[in-house]
Amino acid sequence: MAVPRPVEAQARKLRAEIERHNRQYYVLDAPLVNDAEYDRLFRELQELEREHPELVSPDSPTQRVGGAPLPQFEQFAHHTPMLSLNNAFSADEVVAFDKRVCEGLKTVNVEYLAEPKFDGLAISLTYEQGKFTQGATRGDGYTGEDVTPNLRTIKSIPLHLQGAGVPRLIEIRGEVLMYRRDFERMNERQREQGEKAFVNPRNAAAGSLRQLDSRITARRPLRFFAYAIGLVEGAAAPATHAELENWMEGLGLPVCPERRRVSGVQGLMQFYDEMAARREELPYDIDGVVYKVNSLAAQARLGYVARAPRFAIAHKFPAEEASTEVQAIEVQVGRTGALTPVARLKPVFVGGVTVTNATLHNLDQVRAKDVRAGDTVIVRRAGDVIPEVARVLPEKRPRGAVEFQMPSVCPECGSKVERLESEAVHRCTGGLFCPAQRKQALLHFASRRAMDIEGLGEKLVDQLVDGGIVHTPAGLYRLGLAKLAGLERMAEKSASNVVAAIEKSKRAPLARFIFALGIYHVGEEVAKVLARHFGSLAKFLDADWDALIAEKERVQKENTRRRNKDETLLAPILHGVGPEIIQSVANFLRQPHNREVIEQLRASGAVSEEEILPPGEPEGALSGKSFVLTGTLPDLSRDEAKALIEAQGGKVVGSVSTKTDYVVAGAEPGSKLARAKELGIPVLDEAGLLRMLKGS
DNA sequence: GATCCTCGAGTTCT
DNA sequence: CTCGAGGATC
Repeated sequence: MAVPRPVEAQARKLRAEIERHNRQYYVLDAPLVNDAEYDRLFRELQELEREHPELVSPDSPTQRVGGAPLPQFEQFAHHTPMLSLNNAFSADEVVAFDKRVCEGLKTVNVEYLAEPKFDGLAISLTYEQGKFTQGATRGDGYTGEDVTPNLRTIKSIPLHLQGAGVPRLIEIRGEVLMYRRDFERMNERQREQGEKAFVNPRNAAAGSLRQLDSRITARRPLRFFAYAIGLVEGAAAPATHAELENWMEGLGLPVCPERRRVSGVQGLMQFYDEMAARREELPYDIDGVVYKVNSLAAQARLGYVARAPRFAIAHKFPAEEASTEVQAIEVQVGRTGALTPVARLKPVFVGGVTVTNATLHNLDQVRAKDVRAGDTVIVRRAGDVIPEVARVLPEKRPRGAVEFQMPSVCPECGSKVERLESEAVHRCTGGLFCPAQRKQALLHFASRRAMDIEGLGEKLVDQLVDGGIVHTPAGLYRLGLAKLAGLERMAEKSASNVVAAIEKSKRAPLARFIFALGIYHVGEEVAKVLARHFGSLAKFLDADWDALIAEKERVQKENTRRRNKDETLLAPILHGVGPEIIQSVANFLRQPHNREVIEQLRASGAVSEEEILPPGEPEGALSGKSFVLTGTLPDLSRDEAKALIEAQGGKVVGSVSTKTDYVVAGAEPGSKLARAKELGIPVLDEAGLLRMLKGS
């Protein structure tokens, strides 16, 4: 580098100063200088960097304005999963939580750290040698999206950690959100410029963070609060969560000032009540409060259940409610012909969105709540997502409001409607004659988890079915550009995309194909079991279903006998698939029409004809491997561990022999562990087992 | 026969 | 997410 030293030093000094002011302003809410002075410093740095472009580094404050758009986000695998919290909706559930914690720790009056639960987006920030290097969204908890350029534009996220004791590597977890007042100002601006306004701060924050063009993100008033760490190296972690948050604050990260240490259920409830009362005066939206066991050692001891920590819980505020009018009760027809009554509502803003529809599930539900067209009802968003009619306000019922009746013929096709004795739902008997069912069947066939045909959405399916262009899934494979031409929103480009997507979906694995057929009772899981059992489409089609039911019963009886005697069990046939489901599949395959469609699909190469495995052998990375479990595993029950192993074709047996491949040992293992060591059989702990299951 | 668990189906809005 | 049905288990 031929840069003269003084210039470099000058740039460094300016950056440090600007960052300090950023922190004073955005993190501590206590600016030291006025805006004009800040702007002056900023421009000076910009000037300097323009003259010496080689000085520009991604961690310069000037780079917070964003950079060139990305083609797409990269995937980001979290080092440790970003789990979600269990929810409590009532005081009872909080009491139960505290009780579990006390029992787990064998103590009373546990100390917790309580803080508001932000209604924003969870993200993770990685700092190496104190420098912000990478940030990602939570995603599904295991894999998120790398949104580093966007996060760089958020001024309350420090580009450098400060102070003594900056760790070599640290992963900070927290929430990106928008203050209400910033949100309103931004929306006003958007509207003035004729752009679309966001519906609530949360959506605005989410939309802003997922911009591929970080220059747009830079113009959105996003904020950040840190509340946990995922990983730290090269520094001693504190002993409590409260100290951890203080530490993060010391490193220059914004941490919520409303956090507080409290003790016992009483302390928790007091904090909850206080936050509920102060909710409106906080600058940001919260949807509840979070309680975490304060001692980190105790947190570690409590561990995790399935997908959530046992040491923390989110205590949610009651779902927001609003009253509105039921304009009508209409009936929708689903894929299986199920008739679902839906309340069409006068649009009402509740829980951050405008709600216009709410499902009423079935006739029993309508009767139980006694909802009628014209009624005024209380609406809320159950679990903060799906709107539901909570109750009717009877005093507001208009005179002459009539009870809802399920139609006796299908509103879509006029076929007779039936309700089976054993079921709560009414069904249209029209089958694929009913256009609604045909449309749903096609949408299901094309859906992501089935054949995954991109671009085949509702609009297109409506046109294809209404126009008589496609009648069955097989028809999709005969679609050419010619047939698509002339449809709405189907110019050449879209049309060729659809044709390409259909081509791409061909040779689908058997399980997906069976699922795609949309056989009643056959979802993703059952489809997998069937595919694994038969191994090929030909065998699936030729199956002797009566014999299968008989064989299944025989194995079950035999296993009942053996269980009583504590003998090794036979491998169950079609685990999770009982007589009802088998009957349903057999019925489906008996219909000549269905056979015909399947043959046509076969002919167009929709499904892979490859044999999955040699007959009788279960599929999976662990197939042929045998496992023995001993002792108590920290998180998995015996059955869970067994299921996980079997899911990948492994076998769990009772005793260790030379034929055993692995022994999985937990706490207080029995003699089996000793025997395993004797025979030199590899021993895994739970983590090792999970790694093996995941890695394969 | 009772009970627990898992899976399937339907649903909302952006 | 929630409800209901089917399956496994005791």
